[in-house]
Amino acid sequence: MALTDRRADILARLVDEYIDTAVPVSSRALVDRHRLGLSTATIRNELAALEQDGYVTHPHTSAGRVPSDRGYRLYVQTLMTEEAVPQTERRTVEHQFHQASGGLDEWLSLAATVLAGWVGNAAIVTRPRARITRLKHVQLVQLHEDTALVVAVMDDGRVQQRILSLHGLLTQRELSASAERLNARLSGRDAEVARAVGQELTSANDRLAALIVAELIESHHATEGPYLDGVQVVLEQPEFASPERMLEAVRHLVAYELDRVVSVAADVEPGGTKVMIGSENSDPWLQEWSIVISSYGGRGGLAGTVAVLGPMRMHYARTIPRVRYLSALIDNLMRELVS
Amino acid sequence: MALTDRRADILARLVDEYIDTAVPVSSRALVDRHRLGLSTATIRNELAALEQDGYVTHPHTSAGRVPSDRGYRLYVQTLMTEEAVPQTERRTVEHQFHQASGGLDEWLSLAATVLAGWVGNAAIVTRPRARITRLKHVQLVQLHEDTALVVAVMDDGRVQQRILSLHGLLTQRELSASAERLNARLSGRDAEVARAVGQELTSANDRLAALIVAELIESHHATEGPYLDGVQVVLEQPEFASPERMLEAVRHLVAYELDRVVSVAADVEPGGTKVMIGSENSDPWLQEWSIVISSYGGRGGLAGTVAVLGPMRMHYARTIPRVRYLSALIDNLMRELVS
DNA sequence: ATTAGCACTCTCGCGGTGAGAGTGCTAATG
DNA sequence: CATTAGCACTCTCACCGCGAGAGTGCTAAT
Repeated sequence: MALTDRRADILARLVDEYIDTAVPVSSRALVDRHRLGLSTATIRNELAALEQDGYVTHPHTSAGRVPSDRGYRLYVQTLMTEEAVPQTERRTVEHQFHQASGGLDEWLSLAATVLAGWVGNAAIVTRPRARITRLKHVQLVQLHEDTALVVAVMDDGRVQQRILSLHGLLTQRELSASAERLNARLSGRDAEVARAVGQELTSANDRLAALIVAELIESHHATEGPYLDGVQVVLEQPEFASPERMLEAVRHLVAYELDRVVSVAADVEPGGTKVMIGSENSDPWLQEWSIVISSYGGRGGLAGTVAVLGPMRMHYARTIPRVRYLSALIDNLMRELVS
Repeated sequence: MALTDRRADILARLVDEYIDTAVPVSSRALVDRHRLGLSTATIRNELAALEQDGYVTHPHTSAGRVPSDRGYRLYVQTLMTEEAVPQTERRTVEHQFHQASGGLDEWLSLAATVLAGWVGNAAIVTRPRARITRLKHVQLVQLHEDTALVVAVMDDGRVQQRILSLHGLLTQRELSASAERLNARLSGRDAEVARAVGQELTSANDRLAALIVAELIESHHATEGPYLDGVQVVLEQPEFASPERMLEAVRHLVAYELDRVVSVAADVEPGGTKVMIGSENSDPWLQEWSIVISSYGGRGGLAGTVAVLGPMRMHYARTIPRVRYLSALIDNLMRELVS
């Protein structure tokens, strides 16, 4: 059956309505709340057709219609009209970002919080992850007589540290000299090179420190999970009304699987957004979730993602532009940060 | 009515049983599963007496008994026998801690995870918070032509960083020299001194950097919330079976109120534990929760806490020694770290 | 002091039931 | 020929009543 304009229009209204109310949409609701110049009977015919084409479903005989994955997909692709992020909200957020002086980490955390608050779903923001990280600078700081802290600054402006047990007693002056030597040879290098260089160093302390630096560069990716906010608000959605559903959702959200979730952003070009709806997700537990995801950075090999995770019944028209906006905002801020 | 030995014994069994099964304990269950040489009728009399004294309650007429706050209190204080942490588990954990080379932050996160897994409740571990933090070392790392990263190492071995916009273009060599000067004047100083010193510096960049260092020292306390783990496991407890309860619990656990929660550890001496049961908590939302809390560090002014948060029906005999153990473990590790 | 026995109370799960919502179909309508 | 009024039919859901079961409290016997 062909998808006539009228039918598409009805589908659009239906999805809007369902997103809004979370209640299966009846023909009555459609004529009452959206001024279609048609009777419920006509709508019912059209709905039946939409159902045949797989855009909507029926929980049971005497219930209204609910969009299917396919229905949402069409809606997102062509039916909805995106809601621009209001100027006032942009201003507020940009102000907040400029207040936040803590650097990248604070921005990302803030982005997750803002996003979750805006869209009423869970927001995930990952740190930028370079395909290959390089060392920018290393410093050795004395802690104890025989221990020092290796502080490594990476080329993405983030910092890693680890404790080093020294061979013999050294002063801070000696440590600084050692750091100087290391910087000369390791600055701008990646983990592999750092390891190789480290192995040929003769001074025991220099060698140890270099190897630790190599490890720090390597483990840089893995450090700490992404920023997550909005768990408490997404759980208020009616789809999690039963304890089992809610518990399952919490489990997946707090377990550290989120990195996998956002990995679908691999092929999203910066400035673009990707939407994964229900069965379009490969993870089994995501079959009834949708993800709106965007990436920032990327050109220089530093890519991070901004995503919203929620039930399929999600306010896409509001969510998509906001994800895109925040992603672009971080992108700009980051550009100032990376040399 | 006097609390005879027998009555205390029965109370102890009852609490054990209830903690185990989460079901109101009947006189029948008590004689069947704990070899008391008494009939159910006798037990019933004793239970009635315990109820009169306020140690147990009755959900309704024909239900078994449930310990009251007061009952739990007596149980914790005098009735239970603590379960030592098995040697094997200690070994495993200590091994894990030695593997974890990422320093303090990684230890704390690990401690929360281990603890939550051990006791089946939420675990909270806060970072050590000095009454007064001092700078150990500062380093300036060039990012851009006109921006640098200020990296400050504090005396507790943690690192803070912030971006600095430079006045004029500087080389890394010049930045290092600047850092050298700053170290000479700021190392070992607290925020107030750093600010005062900063203000009298003549070089614009040095002054800016010093002021940022001062702010970093100050804001050091506030950075990031405590480590939390076990949310998903505590929610499996039957007390959270209803969606409302569960949602409320999630809200409080993910909201950043946990710092307030652990503030009750203020007067716990290191090596000791404190238990707060139900109404003993001042926060209204904690009226049906218990907290087992311990602190580490503290002598040198660096104090952090290790805590377990769960429903009142908590396995105290197992939880208390484990909280104490992990707290002591961190205490030891930290002592190696702080000069 | 302990215990057997028994009446009494309260919960909980179950099946039945009726109102309400919504559909699908048919026949009438413009 | 598309639209619509009308109506029978279906399914859910909240409510009610009820009986089984669990557990107590009390009394009288040991």
